[in-house]
Amino acid sequence: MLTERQRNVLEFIQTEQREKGVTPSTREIQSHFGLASQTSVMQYIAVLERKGFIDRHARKARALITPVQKVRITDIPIYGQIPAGMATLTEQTIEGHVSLDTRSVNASKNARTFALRVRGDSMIEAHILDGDIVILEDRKDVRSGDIVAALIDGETTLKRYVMEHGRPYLKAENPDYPNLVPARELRVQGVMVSLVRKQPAAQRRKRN
Amino acid sequence: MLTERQRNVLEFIQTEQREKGVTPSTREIQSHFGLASQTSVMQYIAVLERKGFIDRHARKARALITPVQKVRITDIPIYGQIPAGMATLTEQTIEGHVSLDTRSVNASKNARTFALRVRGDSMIEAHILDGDIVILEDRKDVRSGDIVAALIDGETTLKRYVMEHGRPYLKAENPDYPNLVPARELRVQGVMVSLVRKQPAAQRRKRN
DNA sequence: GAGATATCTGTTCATTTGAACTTGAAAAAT
DNA sequence: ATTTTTCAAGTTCAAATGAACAGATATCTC
Repeated sequence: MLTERQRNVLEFIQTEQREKGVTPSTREIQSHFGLASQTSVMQYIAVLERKGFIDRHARKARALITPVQKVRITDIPIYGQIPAGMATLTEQTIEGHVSLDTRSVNASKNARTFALRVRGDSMIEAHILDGDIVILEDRKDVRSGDIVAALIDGETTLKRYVMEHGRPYLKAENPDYPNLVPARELRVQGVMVSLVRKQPAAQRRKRN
Repeated sequence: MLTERQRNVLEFIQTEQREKGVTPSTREIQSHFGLASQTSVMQYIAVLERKGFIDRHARKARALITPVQKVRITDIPIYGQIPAGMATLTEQTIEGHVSLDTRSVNASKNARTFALRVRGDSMIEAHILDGDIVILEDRKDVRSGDIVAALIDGETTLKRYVMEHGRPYLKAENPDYPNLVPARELRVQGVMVSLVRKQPAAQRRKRN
């Protein structure tokens, strides 16, 4: 698809981006390849764009967008606590971000994606631990068996959603925790699609 | 640390970056905030830099580096199977990639990072499931208690590395699996630093 | 009150940078 | 054999862009 030279140019752009955080200008690319004319670079860029390897913002400086960025990386906000109304998901409650490519997340395209940091071990038998980051999707069709973040009687919890005899309840995956049967309403805020865990380092022993 | 206005400017820079893939120019920032003078923006940038919230490449266009970018995204190769010698980690054995920001991965900077798709449930009590993607780091100092990918007697397995009485062995986190005591040598190929799980969708019921 | 900091305006400059022409030659495809 | 693509160079522009300098007001601290 690409010639070797074209691939080299593309790789240079990507590498610069990764290492310096900024896309190189055409003249920087030029001097890197020892070209005598900046026009040559313009031609490479035109080809790369035509073949779909880069996007660009015309007439803007250093505005090439390479596949490194294009690998559809969703930047998912982590909420420390989901407030009652999903409408009120403001910047204030954001604890941080996880960036993940869309392939790794099971995420659908149109649904809003967000993340929660898990507190407690009520879902330990579903192999979700304290401190894990659970990625959820705000979608409508919840199935029995899905793990969801739900608003039950004013509080948000992560539980398994189970439909039994036509009535839903929330099942904790830990025998020490009670199942929650909603008194009035059960509002599902998101369905779990992925999980990211930072593995804590093992404790250092005396001997090391 | 930052005034409200300063924070707003920083957030705008970050948001633009995220959404457009390119850092805004000073004049774009200016017009967004309805400022009459571009100099005002220069002053904000100077403050943000002095306070350490952004880095920059002087005299280059759109060359602000915000924390969002500093969140380097590593593109981690997933190996279906690790061949015997780590030197032979070729493109052929790559099953895919995960892209993750370095914060989410516990990764150190200089170590080589790679990923494995977990087969089997021998680590289920460490809450690692079949199909999970385990991210590992090729580093030297392995501690007792670390979960590692190791080459033992010609095969690669994911196990917990335990040092006992000065001798290491590999512990499966599942009573149905035996621990592995190396006959001759135990070569650790990587130490687990993170985990990414795609949560499978719940099975559809008759009722839906 | 003096000094520091934050906020904003106005003007001017020198570079940087993308872009648009042109020409030429070798390689690849048809 | 002809056309297309790739690769490269030379020149010139206009716009985009960061930067510098001067001035003004308000707030807060010492």
